[in-house]
Amino acid sequence: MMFSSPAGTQSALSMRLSHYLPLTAAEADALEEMQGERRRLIAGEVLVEAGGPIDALFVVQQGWFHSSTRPVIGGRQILRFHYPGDLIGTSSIAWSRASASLTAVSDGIVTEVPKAKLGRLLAEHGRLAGLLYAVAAAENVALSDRLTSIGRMNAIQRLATLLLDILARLRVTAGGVVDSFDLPLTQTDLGDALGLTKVHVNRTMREMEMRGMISRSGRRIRVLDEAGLVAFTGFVDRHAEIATDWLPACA
Amino acid sequence: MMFSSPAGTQSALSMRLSHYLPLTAAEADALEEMQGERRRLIAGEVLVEAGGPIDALFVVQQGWFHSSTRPVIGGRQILRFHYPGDLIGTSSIAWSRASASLTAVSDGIVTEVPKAKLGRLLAEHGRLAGLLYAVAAAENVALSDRLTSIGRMNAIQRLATLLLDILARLRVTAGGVVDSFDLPLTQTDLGDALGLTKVHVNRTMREMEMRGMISRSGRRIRVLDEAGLVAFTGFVDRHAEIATDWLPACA
DNA sequence: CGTCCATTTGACCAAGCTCAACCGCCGTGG
DNA sequence: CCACGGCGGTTGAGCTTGGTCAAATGGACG
Repeated sequence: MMFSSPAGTQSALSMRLSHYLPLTAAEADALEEMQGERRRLIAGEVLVEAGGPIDALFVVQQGWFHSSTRPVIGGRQILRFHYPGDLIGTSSIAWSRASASLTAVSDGIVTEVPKAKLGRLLAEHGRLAGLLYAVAAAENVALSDRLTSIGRMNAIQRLATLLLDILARLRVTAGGVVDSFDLPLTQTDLGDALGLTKVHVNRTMREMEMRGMISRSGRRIRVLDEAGLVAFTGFVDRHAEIATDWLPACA
Repeated sequence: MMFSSPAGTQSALSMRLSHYLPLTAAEADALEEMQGERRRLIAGEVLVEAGGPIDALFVVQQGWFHSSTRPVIGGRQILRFHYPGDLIGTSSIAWSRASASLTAVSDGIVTEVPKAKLGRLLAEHGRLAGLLYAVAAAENVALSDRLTSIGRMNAIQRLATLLLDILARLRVTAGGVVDSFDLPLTQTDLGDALGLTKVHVNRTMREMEMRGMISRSGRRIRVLDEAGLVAFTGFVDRHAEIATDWLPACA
């Protein structure tokens, strides 16, 4: 059996999953078949509005996205950043209204996955069900890490943790050793992700620069002393891989 | 269609899942078969240590548990509370080391679920795979809510949100209308869950009492103005139910 | 060239933390 | 049966981190 779609249009989801576990042709086909049209978004565009009705998920094909909520008091909390290959909007699985907004951070492309099609995929492809369950579990841990960061760390550690996390995630797709990247986020975004104000994010970045932890030029951030930052924050890279040994063999 | 196991020994997991969706006998059987011996824990006992090796999950049968991490700086972050019917230790699915500690808050009972058995269950019971995936998605949203609470709310709102959440969760199993409960948590625990110190938790509780939001006697907490607190915090009850309409029909 | 938005900086403020002491309850051992 | 010790809760005084408000700078783009 062969992939039904040419390599150029293969979805980022199957690429990501096959990074964890070689997929059979049938599995890859099913993943492709599940996804609808590509939809293009420009930076800042809102894909899903929190509280609004929703009956589909999305796969990020290109670009960065984030999910966020708006607490009653005002302000915003950014919950997670999403990268190519991520399955997003999963709250629509459990409810018919979105629990968070999905916004494009940079220009991006997504494909839509109707809930029912995901249900069928999970039912018909046992190994994929396990793999997707593992990915959901990993997402849980990512949120837990963020929670620990915001709940118990000071501003510098929070920012350092986030930068290390972005770095780790970029390495998954970049392959080689990366120690710098273009950050498509404003300082307001960073603050909303870290539970800080943009003013304090600014001061914190400058202090990190002052202390020789990072250097900046424009949007580009370079992490100068990664080992030091890891020790300083207790950062654990969760992106490198996930266990698949417990999955049953191919059906 | 009948359940194969007598009600007395039926696991809390199948009871919880069948609350969302009536299970077939085969599904209920598979859930029971997956679980090992019951294990009894006393309040404060640690079931799983963060960082330690782990190759199984657990189902809470009785009592409250929590998962927590220890940031480098010291202190502790309680990530979630777990109640009967919850599948816990799910980080073991994605990695072979625990990302958080699991501790019994009150005396409790758990059953063990080997990873491989969960893998088989997901592969062989498509509808359960979908349902468990939905539960994992719901857990994600619960963590997101907590993140928003800690990231963007003040002490009173954080505490109020937690109390409302406990109330909502207790109602799932209690059935009737509950407006008070015995809190098995110390103020230190509350602080670790909310990203506050125990001292400030104390002051915050007393202020809530002063303002007529709650009343306390010993461990018992009564929520006096639930509607007011809901409006004040923007609390959304995620426990009431989850959508199952998208699941395929019985195999 | 002007407008908009992100960044930067300063002065001041306050929510929550730290440190420290004290109280009250309960279980335990003499 | 009572003294002791420990833990959880309560309270006070002073401090720190990060927030608020406000204004200036600077780059990108029409």
